[in-house]
Amino acid sequence: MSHVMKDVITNLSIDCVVFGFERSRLEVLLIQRAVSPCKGMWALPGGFVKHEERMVPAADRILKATTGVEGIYLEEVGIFDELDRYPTWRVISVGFFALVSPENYPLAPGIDTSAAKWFDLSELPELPFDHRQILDVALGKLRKRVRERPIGFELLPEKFTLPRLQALYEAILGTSLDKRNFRKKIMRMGMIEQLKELDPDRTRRAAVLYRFDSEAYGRLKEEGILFQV
Amino acid sequence: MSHVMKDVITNLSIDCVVFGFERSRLEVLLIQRAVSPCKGMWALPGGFVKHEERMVPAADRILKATTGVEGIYLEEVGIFDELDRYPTWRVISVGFFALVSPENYPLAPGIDTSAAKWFDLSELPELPFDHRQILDVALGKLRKRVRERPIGFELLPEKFTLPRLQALYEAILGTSLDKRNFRKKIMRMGMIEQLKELDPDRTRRAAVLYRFDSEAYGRLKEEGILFQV
DNA sequence: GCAAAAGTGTTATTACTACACCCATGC
DNA sequence: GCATGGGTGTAGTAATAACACTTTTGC
Repeated sequence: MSHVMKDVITNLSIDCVVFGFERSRLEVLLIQRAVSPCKGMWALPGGFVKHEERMVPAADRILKATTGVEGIYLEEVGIFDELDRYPTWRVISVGFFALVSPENYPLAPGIDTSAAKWFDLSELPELPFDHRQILDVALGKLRKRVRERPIGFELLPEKFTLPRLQALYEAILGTSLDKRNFRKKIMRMGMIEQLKELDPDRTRRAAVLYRFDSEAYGRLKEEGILFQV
Repeated sequence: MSHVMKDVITNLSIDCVVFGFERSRLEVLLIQRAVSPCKGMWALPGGFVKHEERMVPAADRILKATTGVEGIYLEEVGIFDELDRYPTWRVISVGFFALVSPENYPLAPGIDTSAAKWFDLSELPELPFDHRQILDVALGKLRKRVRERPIGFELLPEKFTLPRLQALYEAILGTSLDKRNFRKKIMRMGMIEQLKELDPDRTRRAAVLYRFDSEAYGRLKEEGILFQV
């Protein structure tokens, strides 16, 4: 056990699947392990839970310590409890997942990690332990979640364009969507409002910027409104 | 710590919310605690996880040991991790929930329990620890689940009548549903088949028996088909 | 002026909601 | 024969899916 093993519940760990959206592709944040077991491999950022600590703050602390990413909204994915998932002793892990805009979170590899990097979902390295399984379950949850709530907004900057929002949905769902129908549904929800500004990052014709109405958003989130894309 | 504390991960427990459906009402299985803390109170059946044991088998073992109920389908509810949820030392609990037909599961109170009993959801006693919260989250999951999958079938005997299935949905959702619309939706799913038999437990006019097509059921479950009631 | 991305409406189909009466049987 | 619960159909409304052209602007 390393120096960080004091104060922790040695049988309980956390692994985080942090999704990012960049260049119309979905990415995942991985760290390169600087300690055994599986030293040198790229893996999900993770660590052990302290005795006097709740799970979400633990995930936040671990994520900050290993990658520099801090203060993001984390949601439980599930429990990963195979008997031999961790080679050294019995560790049950709780998966968490998050959605961020990578540009907002500069990476700073820290404790027990030699590097932190965004990987394209389609170009993942081999992962240690059951991390591949955790990632797959998290992706499944993300796809499900994005269909039942407009959670995708958490991945975008405050002001965004509809083509970008659509690209996000397409990246998450792995399908292409009809532009007109997508707009109709998004607008019918009455949750995003059009601004009188144009996208400054225009390439050809400038797209109109939108922002989402956090009041209506919170209300819908509470009610768990069905949101079919 | 009692005699059962050897071999277990002392910081990790399981609590089970077992729902039953009887006399058109939803019930929950509780046990009366025979040991401290909270000796004498009615609580969710629960216990600690062993070092060499996975979560679902642990839940199954604990449920059998405390209530006699065995071999039921258990699903994860979530993690309950408040710092002081357990008064004696730090215990993080994983909630599980299940759906059964009480008639199929005779109760047999066991280890550390002085009684096991079904309680009507509307007549629950005060529960210790955060068990009320676990129960509420489990009920929320059940209500959500029943809307997106026809999981309700697991609560009924092999052959059932449509009025009974509808009563189950009404009990879970706490609303009343239109008979004709309910039938239309259920039948459109193509998941249950009509039998050429009538309900032998008829009171007045006998209802037609149905059975569900487990092949189609499994297929829909995989695809996670939306199923709005 | 043309390539590239943004934007916009209509129609056919399908699902949803609301609603009222007859049927079979036990008593 | 009547009370009890089982069973059936329709019409208006709302959501969905499919589909093609015009607009703006950088080059």
